[in-house]
Amino acid sequence: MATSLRTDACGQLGRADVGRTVHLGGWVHRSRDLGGLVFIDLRDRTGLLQLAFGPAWSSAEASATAAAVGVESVILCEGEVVAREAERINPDMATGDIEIRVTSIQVVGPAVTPALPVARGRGEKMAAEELRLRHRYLDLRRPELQNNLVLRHRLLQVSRRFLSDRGYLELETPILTKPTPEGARDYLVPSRVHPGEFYALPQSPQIYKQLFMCSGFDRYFQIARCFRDEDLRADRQPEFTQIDIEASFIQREDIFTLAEGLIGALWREAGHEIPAQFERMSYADAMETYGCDRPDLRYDLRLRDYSATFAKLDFVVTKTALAAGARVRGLVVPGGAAWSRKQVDELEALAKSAGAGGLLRLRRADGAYDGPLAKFLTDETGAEFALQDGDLALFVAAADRIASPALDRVRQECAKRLDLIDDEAARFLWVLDFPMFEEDPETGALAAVHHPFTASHPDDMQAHPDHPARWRALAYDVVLNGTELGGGSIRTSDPAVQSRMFTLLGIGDTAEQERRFGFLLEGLRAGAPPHGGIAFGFDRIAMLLSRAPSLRDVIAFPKTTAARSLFEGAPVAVSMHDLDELGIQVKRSGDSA
RNA sequence: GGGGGCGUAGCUCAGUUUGGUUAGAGCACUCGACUGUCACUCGAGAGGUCGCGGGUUCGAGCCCCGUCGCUCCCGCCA
Repeated sequence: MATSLRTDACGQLGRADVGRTVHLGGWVHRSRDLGGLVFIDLRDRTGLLQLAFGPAWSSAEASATAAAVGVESVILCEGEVVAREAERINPDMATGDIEIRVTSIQVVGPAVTPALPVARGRGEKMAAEELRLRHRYLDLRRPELQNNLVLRHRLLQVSRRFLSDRGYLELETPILTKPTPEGARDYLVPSRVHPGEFYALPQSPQIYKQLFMCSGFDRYFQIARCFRDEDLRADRQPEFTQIDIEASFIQREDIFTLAEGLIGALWREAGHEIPAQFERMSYADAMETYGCDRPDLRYDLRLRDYSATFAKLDFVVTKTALAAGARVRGLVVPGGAAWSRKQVDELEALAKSAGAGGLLRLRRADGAYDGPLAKFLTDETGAEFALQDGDLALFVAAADRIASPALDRVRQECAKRLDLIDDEAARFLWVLDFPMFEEDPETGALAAVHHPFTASHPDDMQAHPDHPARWRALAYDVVLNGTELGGGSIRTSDPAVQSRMFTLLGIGDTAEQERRFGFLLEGLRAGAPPHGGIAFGFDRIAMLLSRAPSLRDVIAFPKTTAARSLFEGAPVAVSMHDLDELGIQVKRSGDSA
């Protein structure tokens, strides 16, 4: 870290340096003026270091400058590294056993009073996020965010080295691309040369990486910036980074091995050893047992089908539902019988917000059943629920597409309440065999669950050639503790099959297919190897590994939930002149479409 | 597009329940004192469009309507 202006970085000095004369530069983190003595905690990205000013070694001018300098100002100084006497050691500071006896100091970057504090007292809350984003240059000085971005850097380097070492080429793809008709909304960029025509920013480099395979670059990766114009969340930004990977002459297992190795390397870089191979579960099992395609395996609370038992009960609600072809599924919550009526009502509200009509409850306490079902139970049917004393059973009688998400939410909330989640556990999971298509319950129209370039399971296509809704996709997701880290698939490399996929998705017109996806179909027709790949949400991985509560804490300049950048103020209105040149007319707000 | 939370000094917050004199505290800031502090301590001071607009009222930080911003969630995110 030595330069012509400094010999050392603050956090890298230690007892071994005692006696050395050093030149330092950094920010005034805090200062303490005791009259005759002045102390400054000097900060740079490597850490904090105490500067000491006293009449025995500093000039009166230096002490006066130190006493007057404001926090967050940048100073240069010269002094001697001194060991602190035993009773003056600060055990809470990494460099707390030394200090610098400063002989000269220069304020090179005086700072106005900071708009928000960088140095916080113990227990002092952070400034509001709005202010942190508006004054991001200050917020980024906080050691927490500095550490997050340093870890992010290390994870990027590990990714590049891991993939490069295995023959993967880092290849770039365009940022100005073609709008895609499906999927998320595109960010559009007007063309000046062709008024009325638009580029789109890429949602992912999907088609380009497949064309790389057609061109013979059989192992590709990219740390790719992607853009989606959808509403934000704590774990969703409009502009984000993927580790994008594609390879040729491979099958699913090859991708699994590579991905497990890469994730292992990333977790190791952050100090965690993880299993060499991840657990596996089919999509169907995940939905049946957890009601969710990215189950959190750190706790049990599995869902079960209780339809057979309910069929024996003369209970109107469930009888009607069963007669209509629905199922009754539910879960048993050990200890849940102790919850109050209100607490269980809150669970029901969760289930309802997910679309369920209600949440049926059965309690067993002091050897007796309690709840609307209780009077319908016989010894035999009661036993089938297998409730222990203190258990609460919760059921939803509905079609799977309603019951699964509702029970998923109830299950998650129960785990939180019962404190069943081990924060230190890491349950990595491959979810396999996603369905190829999703059927609109009203229109029957098919939509791709993964994306239209995913290959279908060949057995399914053969067994049910006329029922594409029953085809499984050769798609896979990596899930950690209920969070999706990434996903991918084996792609369709046969242009005729790809064309049929478009037809199934409602793009039947050949001319239309060529217009939208011609460049991919041409690539496939020119000789395509079997290929597939995967993409990881890099920001989310960085967030998990730095234990940050929000994606915004691992992105240097993030957007707000309204997709605004508070620091530079984007987006902004542009001048009429610029719009004219682009051939664009803006509707005033309130104009109807 | 929908629902919840928040918005008072540079920062973090109290005050809003039940409208009533001059809107408070801690930190930061300014000035002063202090030779071993490390969240230094002590004394003094300055600092306010109570997000913004409108309404009700003799009187609004507080009640009502609207609006803006941040945030969490649902929808959305092939």
